[in-house]
Amino acid sequence: MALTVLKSSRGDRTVTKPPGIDPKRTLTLRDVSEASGVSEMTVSRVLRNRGDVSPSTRERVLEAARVLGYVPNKIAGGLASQRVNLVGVIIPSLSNMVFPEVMTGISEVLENTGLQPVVGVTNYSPEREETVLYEMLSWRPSGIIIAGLEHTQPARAMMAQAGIPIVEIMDIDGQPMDSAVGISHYRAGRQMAEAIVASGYRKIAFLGTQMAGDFRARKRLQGMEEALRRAGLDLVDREFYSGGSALLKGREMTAAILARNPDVDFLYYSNDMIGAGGLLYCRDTGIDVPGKVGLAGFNGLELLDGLPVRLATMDACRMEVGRRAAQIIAGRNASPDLGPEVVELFPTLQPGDTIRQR
Amino acid sequence: MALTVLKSSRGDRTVTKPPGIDPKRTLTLRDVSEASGVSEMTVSRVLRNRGDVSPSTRERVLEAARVLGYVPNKIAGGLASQRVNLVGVIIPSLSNMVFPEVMTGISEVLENTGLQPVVGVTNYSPEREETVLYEMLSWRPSGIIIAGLEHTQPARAMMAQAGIPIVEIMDIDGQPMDSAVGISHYRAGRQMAEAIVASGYRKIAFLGTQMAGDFRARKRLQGMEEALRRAGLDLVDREFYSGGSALLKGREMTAAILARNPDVDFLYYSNDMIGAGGLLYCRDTGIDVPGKVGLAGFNGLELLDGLPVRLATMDACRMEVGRRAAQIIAGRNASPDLGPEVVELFPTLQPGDTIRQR
DNA sequence: CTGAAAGCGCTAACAG
DNA sequence: CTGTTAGCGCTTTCAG
Repeated sequence: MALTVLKSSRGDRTVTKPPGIDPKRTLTLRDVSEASGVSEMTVSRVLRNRGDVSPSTRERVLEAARVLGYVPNKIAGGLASQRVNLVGVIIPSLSNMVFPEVMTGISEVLENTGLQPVVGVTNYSPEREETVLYEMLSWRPSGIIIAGLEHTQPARAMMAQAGIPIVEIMDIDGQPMDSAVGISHYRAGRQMAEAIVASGYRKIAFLGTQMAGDFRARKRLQGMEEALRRAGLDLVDREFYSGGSALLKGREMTAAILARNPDVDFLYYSNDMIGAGGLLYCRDTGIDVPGKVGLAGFNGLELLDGLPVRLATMDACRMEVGRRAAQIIAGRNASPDLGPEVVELFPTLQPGDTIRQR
Repeated sequence: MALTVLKSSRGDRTVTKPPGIDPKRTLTLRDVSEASGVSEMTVSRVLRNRGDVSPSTRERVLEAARVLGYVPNKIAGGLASQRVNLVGVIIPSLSNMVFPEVMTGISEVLENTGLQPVVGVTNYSPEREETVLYEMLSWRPSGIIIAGLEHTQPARAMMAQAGIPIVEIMDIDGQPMDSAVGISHYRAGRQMAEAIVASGYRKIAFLGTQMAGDFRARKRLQGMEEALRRAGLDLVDREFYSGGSALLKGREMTAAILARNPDVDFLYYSNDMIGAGGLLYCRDTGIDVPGKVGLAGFNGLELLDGLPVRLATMDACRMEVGRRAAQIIAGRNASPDLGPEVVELFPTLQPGDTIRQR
């Protein structure tokens, strides 16, 4: 890229954009300095609100920057100050509904801290996660918020080396690297199973995602199986899917399960969306909910409020997870001597119309 | 919600690391250079696959980098090379379903170009958009993809100054700054209205979002009104909402409209989600769809496939919009002499079960 | 094929 | 309150 160096003609300091500046070149602090007749350092101070600057110089600088349309170069700033106000957020998906809500919580908290979230998406692939993490870390962010506790060995090594706060979110069934905020999905599955059994259901089937990388859904399933076992029960059937419209898949899987097992009396879905599909299927085919079958999902999606019958579900505390994670990063960023913090959140079981609360 | 904070007692995470290096400092090219006995410059070449390097040195460097766990510093790299492989993507919301799909299209194309998307969310606020844009530009990205054609004056100025390709997406009813990819929402509204009228409906009501910043929904409404006017018709009623569960709001608004106007025969929703809510309401209250009322939404969401009756809708070409926009940025990035490009996409009207296709 | 020198644009750390 | 001096960690450029 060809750059033109502008020799400063110390005589004229007009506020209007000096002619002769290569229009391809992007403005620098120096341009603002020359236009305002204030040293680069002071310009820098004004633009960052750092240190005391007299109101008059301040005004001049601001005016010059505004007129020129100067936008600071954070690449240079970051290199010089050795600090970058970025927080890497690494999540499996954006289409899952859950993660945008987590993002909302994160943004909300970060907004007033000078920190800025940057999202990376892994599509539930550990290798992709590794790549995304590497890319993120190469920007030297102030912290990382990453979904889940399961990561490849190189990913762990990178995070350990990075020397920044790491917050693993959504899950606490496992050993966090540093800090963590989440719920126990294992326990969530158990708790739902217990409530289902306590409500008198006995023939329970599971419907969920196929995704190998969705450890949390798997933990919920394990928790449920464990609880059923203790109650002397077993899952009657299970059905998995991947890809496609979740609502539609919910219908299809429900049809399949019900066709195979006409006597099933409860369907546990690994997420609310397929649960909603199942509910719609039941309504359409005249299967009484909850008279004939009870239904439960997971996540406590707002969407459920619009459904004709309320599924049982469990709130995964999504926004709160985001908030707490962001608070940890922001706190550690402000006081580097703070230690790791593990926060367990407790989801509330929403019985909907199918579960009898004890 | 009761939360417990567990202070982790293991503040002593041991990290094996080469002795003598300050553990707080992050690794530099120089560390790799020393560990491998190769000059920094050559190390840099190896790590970037630039220029010819003998296989043997190459091996040594790679090995050293791997063992140390070196992660390049893109801040420094970007400053030195005056190029940053980032593409800023500025969208109104992540919870809208539409934008994650656009992102998918963008990521897909960018994946093989060495460029990386960075998302910023404006919440449909022009001021917020301005801020987000400023932040983005301060990272000196290789391009900007931004939703909509309406921006504040300062935002326009910043983009004009930036000297990078700008692609405005989703909408082409207006004057693009540089490049643009999208559909005509005005025409989409008109087209839907024409189809509705052609199907014999006469008493049409509109249900949509309140959001002042949602220019595209407004354009669709205007297009619809225009088409109705030409057919000698007028909207019978309209209802707006903001916030809350879209599905639920769809139900409520539908109830309100139907209560006020028992003879309405068609409901046009500004998006599929509230349309789905309306559909569920009709089903629950025994209102025959499409016998009594016809329904149409907008977006062509996958979700609709799972509904008991198919609304009419219109595909906004979301993924394609993302792909094309990314292609333009990638192309301009590779060949800087390429000019602006405006791509109009044509949404297909999906008649669903309520519209008679001509 | 490899290396040395000279910055990229900004800010930390000191003087005044 | 304001200015000067050194870099930050990398890549460009130009010599070997």
